[in-house]
Amino acid sequence: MLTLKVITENKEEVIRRLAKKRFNGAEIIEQVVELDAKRRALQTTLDANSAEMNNLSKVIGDLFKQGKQAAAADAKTKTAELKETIKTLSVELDSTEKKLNELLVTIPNLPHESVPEGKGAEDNLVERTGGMMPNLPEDAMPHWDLAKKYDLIDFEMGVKITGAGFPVYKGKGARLQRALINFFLDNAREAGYLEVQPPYVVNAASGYGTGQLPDKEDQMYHCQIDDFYLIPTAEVPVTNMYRDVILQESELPVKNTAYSACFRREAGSYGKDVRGLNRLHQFDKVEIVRIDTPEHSYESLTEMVNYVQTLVDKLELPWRILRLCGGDMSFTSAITFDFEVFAAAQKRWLEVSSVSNFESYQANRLKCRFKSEDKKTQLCHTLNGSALALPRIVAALLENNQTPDGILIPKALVPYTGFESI
RNA sequence: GGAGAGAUGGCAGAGUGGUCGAUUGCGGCGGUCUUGAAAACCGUUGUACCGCAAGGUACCAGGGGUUCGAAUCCCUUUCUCUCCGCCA
Repeated sequence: MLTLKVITENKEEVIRRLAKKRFNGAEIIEQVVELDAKRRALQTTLDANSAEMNNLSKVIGDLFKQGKQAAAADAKTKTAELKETIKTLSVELDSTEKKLNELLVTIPNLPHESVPEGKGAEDNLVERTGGMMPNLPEDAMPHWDLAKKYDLIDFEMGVKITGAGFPVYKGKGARLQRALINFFLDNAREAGYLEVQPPYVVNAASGYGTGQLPDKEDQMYHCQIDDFYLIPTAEVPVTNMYRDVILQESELPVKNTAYSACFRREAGSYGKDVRGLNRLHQFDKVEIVRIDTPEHSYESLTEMVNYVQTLVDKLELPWRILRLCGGDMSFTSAITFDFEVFAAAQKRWLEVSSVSNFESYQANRLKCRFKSEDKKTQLCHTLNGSALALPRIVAALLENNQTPDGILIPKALVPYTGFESI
């Protein structure tokens, strides 16, 4: 969430910048400013009353020690009223802070100045493109047909044992998954990311920390008996490692990478979007996460985008990078670059990565801070990106590399698969 | 799952109703000494909120209660450890 300081000190600017995200903040910002003023006034009077109470208690203690029972009893009667006042004030302060917090979590992050205006996906800017478009015959097969032809993925089996969106990978299909995971992790490690293996289920506090809760609750699978959530991305457990942590500036930037299975309910999806591997309830992804200083975070963002580009280049896929417009960006992001690869049989661009800088928005809720060289404690910036999500990469690889003699594996991946074609 | 013990500052570990935001040790930071380092010695060392400031307030796992006053007493939740059971 945004910090109160930012909101109260730059009210007009905040409202203006929120508009780019198509969020009308005029009214809510006004409420926040009012509640904050109320909160401060309450805090001041509450503190004064508490101070008086503390003094009085000390006095009573002293009187008892000196054996002046009557005077002590007399002083005691005064505390009753104070006690009542303190109770009232702190209840009011609590409810004010709660209301304030409830408002704050409904305000999205401010988009970076370089984020383009726009309503939706059609307004995203193509930042750059690369890779070679394959020349496929007209009867080229989409990946779900190829998966069946070569017996790589059994969607029906997944339906039988779980439900739609939980495919079973088999034979070279399964080995390709394993190869891609190792390929991505090895590349990340070589780029300086520390590999971690996090839990796939998290508690509610972690869900709140990265912002999945409370608003995206229905997108996560929930184990009600234990109140655990299946992670929709490794971002959740990995970023939460830094919840309530004060890092030293010298430790930054923190660079972590993690493979995990990801679980998403994808409520409301339908049609061609969910065909084959295009959208699943369970999929594999390697994630990269960075924690950085405000001064350096945009440099980190550029490094992350460039890093992801090396992956799609090595996989010899046609790709493009989109700079998302204000209307298409996520709630918590300040700036996002999407990577898409072209699946040549479907003739569609498929999103395979999303690289974002959250600035201090996520860190504020996480209470992830760092101590700078001059001993000041301030909020970190957090960033993350997919590097990469597997299913759509597999879809593009299968479709683009199909030949009459089988499906060719990109050279960089062959040491990982152990086979050159399917 | 059953029985018991526990949760205190970066770590270890005192503290069982007021003088405790908290003894002490280690670690960290600054200094003295030294060519430099170590050792020794001296000093310093949590977070948040309110306040122009002086200063004040809150925090001893979380929540509630008793009391003029709670790290300390009571209730409760969560977690950890030990033993037993089960088990990859």
